[in-house]
Amino acid sequence: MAVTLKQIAEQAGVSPSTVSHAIRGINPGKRQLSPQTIIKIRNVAQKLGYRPNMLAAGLAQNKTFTVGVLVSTLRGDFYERILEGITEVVHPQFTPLLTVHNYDKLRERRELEVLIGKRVDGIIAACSGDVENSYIYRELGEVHRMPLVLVDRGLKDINCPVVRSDHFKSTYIAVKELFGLGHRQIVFAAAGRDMDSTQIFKDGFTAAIREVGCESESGIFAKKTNSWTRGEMKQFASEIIDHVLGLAQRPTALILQADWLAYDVLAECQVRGIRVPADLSVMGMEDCSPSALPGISLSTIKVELEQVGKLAAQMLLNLINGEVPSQTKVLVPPSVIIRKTTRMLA
Amino acid sequence: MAVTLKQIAEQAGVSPSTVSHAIRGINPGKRQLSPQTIIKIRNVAQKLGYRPNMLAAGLAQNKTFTVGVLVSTLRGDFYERILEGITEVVHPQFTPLLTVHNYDKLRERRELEVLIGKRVDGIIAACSGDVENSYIYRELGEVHRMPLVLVDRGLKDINCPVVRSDHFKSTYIAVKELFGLGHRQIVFAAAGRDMDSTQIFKDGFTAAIREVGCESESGIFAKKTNSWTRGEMKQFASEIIDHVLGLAQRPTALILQADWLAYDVLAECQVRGIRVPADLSVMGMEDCSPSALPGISLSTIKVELEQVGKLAAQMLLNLINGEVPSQTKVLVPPSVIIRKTTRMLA
DNA sequence: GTGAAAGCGCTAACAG
DNA sequence: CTGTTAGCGCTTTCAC
Repeated sequence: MAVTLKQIAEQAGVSPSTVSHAIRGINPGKRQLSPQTIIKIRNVAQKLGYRPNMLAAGLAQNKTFTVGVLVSTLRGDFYERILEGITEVVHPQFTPLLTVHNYDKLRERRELEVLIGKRVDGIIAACSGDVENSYIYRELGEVHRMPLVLVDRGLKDINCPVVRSDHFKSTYIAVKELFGLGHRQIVFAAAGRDMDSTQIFKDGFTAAIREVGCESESGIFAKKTNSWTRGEMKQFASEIIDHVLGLAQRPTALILQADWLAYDVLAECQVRGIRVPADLSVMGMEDCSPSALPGISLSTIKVELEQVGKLAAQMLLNLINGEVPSQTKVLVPPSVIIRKTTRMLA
Repeated sequence: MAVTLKQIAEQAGVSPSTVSHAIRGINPGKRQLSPQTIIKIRNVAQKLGYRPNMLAAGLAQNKTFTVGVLVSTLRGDFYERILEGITEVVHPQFTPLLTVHNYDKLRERRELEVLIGKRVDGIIAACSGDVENSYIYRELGEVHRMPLVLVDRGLKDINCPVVRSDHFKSTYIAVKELFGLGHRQIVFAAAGRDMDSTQIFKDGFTAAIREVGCESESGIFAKKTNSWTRGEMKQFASEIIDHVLGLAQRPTALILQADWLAYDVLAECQVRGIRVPADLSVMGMEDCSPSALPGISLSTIKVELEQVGKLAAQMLLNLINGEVPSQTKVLVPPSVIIRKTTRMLA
């Protein structure tokens, strides 16, 4: 079918191993080739349109020049941004084999098995968070000795590098920023499918609120769901506003756990005649692409997703090269972005 | 290192070939195994945590259970949506090897070579559009006999299936819709890095305008660039409004080649005191995620990107199975979505 | 029903 | 400087 080393060897009148070395350059086999044979071999290869079969090479070297990437979903720009960071860092040495689990634990398992079967050189995974699948991640390291780094979410009992955004700091700096602007009554509306993350967000909020001494006039409004459809989001936005309006001490600032939720809250405010930021300052989280749009201009906490991807990829490459990671838990710091939905209090 | 067929064979006291058959089930090697040996072998495999090495299997069968996907970029939700369609269709039979060219023709070449080297079973590519690279796509089919389907953009002289959104129809139905709403003076603002696509958009616009007989009062305002930064976009939005305002016959409707451009146009309208849709109806193209946001509510032409991905993937699977495609050029039809930036003229 | 042997395309000692 | 020989881990005739 495709042209092989052997065919080139015959055409050029040399042995396969010579061809192998000539094609790959000097270093790999640390062999001295006469310039003429190199030229000759390369010419033949060129003429025949030879492309080395990396599968065969990999089989012989026990390498695949491929890294497995498992993400939760391709919807929205969250994993897309992480993915972008990853591809840029592993390129061109490795190419990513992309899998998606859609929060389905059976699929998560299966995809991981596929990656093992394909003998990827390492895996970067955003696990579904289902503890039932922990064992397979453990197996990855312990029985298959496959380099693994987790992104976005860690896994109890799994001792492997984790790169995630610093959620604690997100709410923490949001509160500090708002406090700096003069706000004293601040509400954090927590919502997410991932209870661990949500808890961290809450902790950051609480810690900051304590530090600035606003415990009595601030609070958390939470709801848990594991499917956020547009309708549910809108519904929750409405409930948040109800809550805010119902409070004895009317809050002056509202922090939402996600930009997309903030968009609905903004819409709800408009419907109810609440002026933003005059009556209420609103702050989102993540800095999704619409937030910068002139019509939205949402103040938010920017989560450095590309950076998460890049750092994770860099750690994986190090692991693949046999280096021991200096730190195993990496938190990438968020930053605050002030646009037009927050204001300084007089 | 990893556990192999041979080890299982030894542990189970049978030959490697028997293990191979037992693991894969009955069909593949059409061999009759006694139920007991099957059980015995599977148990051993289970106990040892055996995962077949698909590389080795692939080398023996000349298959990789992998498809190459080459996209232009991961930024924005355009390719992401196509990618989503692809992954869902090829799953779980194949897993996608993801590459990105970033409109760099050298990188495009290199990534394609990598995919060839990894002997993917087929390729779905959004080519950069650079004609200099045509030859490599040709080589793909002619010398490597690799199934190929192009998405989003075709390539002259390359005779392979192409799946793309029907750009002609996009502007065509936009005009028809607007005409139906009573608009007679319609402007289409064309802008894009890909001149071929832009031309098709223009053609669709012109054809529809002719049909409804509004040639004299309608027109096209075009600008070409190949890098659309936020600043340039904003600048162009401003120029578009200048143009619209400068026309003797003031247009009542404006069609933009991209939603993102429309967002800036909307913002510019606000700045200039042009009320949308009272003074001007605005229609975008693609239906990006922010368009549905309450604060934006952009009327637009929805491009079915997931569908493009799905159809492309389906065609590729057919090609891989040796089927001859019934049709080689597939155009997926867009649809109009009316939100709040367009109105019916009195 | 099961085993032996050849081979997929390459790399990596080991000789010369 | 170059050729020969073993594999890598699997599938697949062909024999028994």
